[in-house]
Amino acid sequence: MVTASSGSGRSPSVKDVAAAAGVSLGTVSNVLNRPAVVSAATRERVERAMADLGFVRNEFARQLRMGTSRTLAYVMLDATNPFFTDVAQGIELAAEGADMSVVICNSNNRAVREQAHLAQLMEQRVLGILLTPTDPQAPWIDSVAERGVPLVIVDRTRDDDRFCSVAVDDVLGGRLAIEHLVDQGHTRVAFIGGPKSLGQVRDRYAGAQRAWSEAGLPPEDLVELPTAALTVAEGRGAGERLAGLSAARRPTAAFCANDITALGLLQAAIGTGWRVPGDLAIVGYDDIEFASAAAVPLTSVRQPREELGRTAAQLLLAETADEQHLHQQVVFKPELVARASSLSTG
Amino acid sequence: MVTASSGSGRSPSVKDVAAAAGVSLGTVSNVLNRPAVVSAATRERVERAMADLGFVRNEFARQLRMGTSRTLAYVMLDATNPFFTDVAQGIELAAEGADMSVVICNSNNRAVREQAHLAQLMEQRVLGILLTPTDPQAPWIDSVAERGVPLVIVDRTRDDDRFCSVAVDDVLGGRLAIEHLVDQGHTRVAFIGGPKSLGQVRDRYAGAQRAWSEAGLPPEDLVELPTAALTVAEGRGAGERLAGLSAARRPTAAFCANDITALGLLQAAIGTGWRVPGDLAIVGYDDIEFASAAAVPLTSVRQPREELGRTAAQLLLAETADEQHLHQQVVFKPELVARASSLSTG
DNA sequence: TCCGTTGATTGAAAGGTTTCAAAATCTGGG
DNA sequence: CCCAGATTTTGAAACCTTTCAATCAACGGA
Repeated sequence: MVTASSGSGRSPSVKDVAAAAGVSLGTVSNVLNRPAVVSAATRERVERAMADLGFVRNEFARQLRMGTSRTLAYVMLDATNPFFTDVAQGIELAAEGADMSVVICNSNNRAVREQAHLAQLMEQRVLGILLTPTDPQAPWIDSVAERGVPLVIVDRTRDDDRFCSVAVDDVLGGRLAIEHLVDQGHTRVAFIGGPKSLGQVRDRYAGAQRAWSEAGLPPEDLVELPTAALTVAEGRGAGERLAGLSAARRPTAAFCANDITALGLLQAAIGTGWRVPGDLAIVGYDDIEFASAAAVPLTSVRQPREELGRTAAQLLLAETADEQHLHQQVVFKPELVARASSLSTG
Repeated sequence: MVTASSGSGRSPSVKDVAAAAGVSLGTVSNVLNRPAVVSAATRERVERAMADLGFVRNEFARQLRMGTSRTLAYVMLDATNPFFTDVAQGIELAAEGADMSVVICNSNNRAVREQAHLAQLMEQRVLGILLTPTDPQAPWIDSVAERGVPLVIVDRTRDDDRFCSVAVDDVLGGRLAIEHLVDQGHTRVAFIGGPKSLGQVRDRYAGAQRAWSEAGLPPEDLVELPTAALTVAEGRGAGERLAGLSAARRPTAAFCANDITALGLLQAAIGTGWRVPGDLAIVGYDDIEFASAAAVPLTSVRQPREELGRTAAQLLLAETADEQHLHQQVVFKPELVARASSLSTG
């Protein structure tokens, strides 16, 4: 009883099945695609033959003949970031509902990987592509569209309207965070995040500033602590910078552009012996799973991640279906999830 | 300047390119696959024609003709678990090195999804499959092998040796955790994890028990707190159960079967006002990124995640290459990463 | 018995690429 | 100027499936 690719080298084709069942090859195809049209007796015979031979339909030949695949692709920016895996989850659910399959690729934040994946996907004649780009303006994205492959931009936006896109209103998110902290009575707050080359960071800061000034508070009391990246280590570093300030100058609250950074800050704060939120209130952004699992559960701005993916997939499906299609820019509203890290216990 | 699938409906084929360049279709193919064999002048002409027409090679036709693809697949168990995304990362790196591409599928812990993905991948004639199965003994895994598609089991093992597999020695991992806690002077320790239907949990517990008895400690002082799953909430629940014990009976340390659970426990501990590690030392398992980012950096048993993926991919590639191939079971050794959560400050 | 119908099966074509033996073209030496 | 050999180019076959018009068989009604 050896593990063996039983028999010949080549895997059996419809022709082999037809021969084995004593029918024509067209009949086998009918069994596969329009079982109703073939008589019960022959159908049974053909199915038996398929099972015996271990027939597996050759997807390449099928697609070649049919001219179109039923596969969508999502090129994600960073597979290790829970945010994107949740988006992917939403995409998969929507695709499953429409009886499509999804292939997931990971550009890993590298433009060349993104390009390579896109090229490969075009060769694979995917029905459409969902993309979280390294750079939304990159020219190669346009060339996908020029080749007639529908593409939806996920979690980013572009200035023009050559594509559908779904994103979350980061300006509003920044506003929500600051409004919440102002509500809690804070009058000196740090904004921690960077680099400014990230549109997300820019927008969240812009929203924060706007809410701050609308609250009638002096601009210099919204202290910006720029970071080189949105990482745990940078968050920790920001915490140390805060600790270096005199008590009078030290903000009583911090809004981090990202939960990961906020977790770093929280770690530094607890390490320094500060009480959270007593000595320092913290608000993060993204509401990743670990935000609520932190030592002090983290207040955060939640983005509708799965819905983002679901909607993106639906837009893509709509675009593949409609010949005449108007590109839409969908913008979701984030919401603030208040938890212990920012709620004064009074 | 309208966004348009420029020109006709059908995308151009080699035949179109050949016509445009005034050469035969065989020559176009040569430009694509053996550029050295065609003269510089014609090559340049053909390439120009390709660019003008926006030619994209049809992967289906290509694979159909060639009979074999250059694609590996990884069917992962849970895309939202950082452990598996790191494994996937390792796989992608190895594949990239061998000039293969990888498609990632997600069974999301559901057997029917796993089956569906496997069936689809066989139809796609992937070169080989990497699988973290919902159940390593599932019969449909064997049927993949019977069809002659190489398959490597990732992060699980099987009793028989019909497949290559890569896994990490969980018994050793459990042993390392307990030896560390015993070294730190603990004589009453909790094991938190479950359900026992997970091989991982069983093995880690077994290793813990063995190390415990080898240290000459009485079995009843290794207290088992079973959980229904390895989640944050269950970890928190276990913490509450610990808090319910009298100080005399309460363990001074806990070994959690998983970092996620450990983070829940840590949260509960800090919430209760315990000092970590003073009142309760904690050791987790997996060393996920957030382990070191926790309020008290978490001691954890690290598995070589990327290497797991890399090795799995290499085994798969070896199996696809060798006609005669001996299946190997590779077992990696985990290592303990000691951090603040378990290091007595003496 | 013959015919029209319905239902089941067949056979050939098409889809885009690669391969490979054969044909065409070029090169340089005699 | 011709020929052998080297270099390029060509054309047809093959890969496997689906589609669809055409054929075949069976059956009931006249």
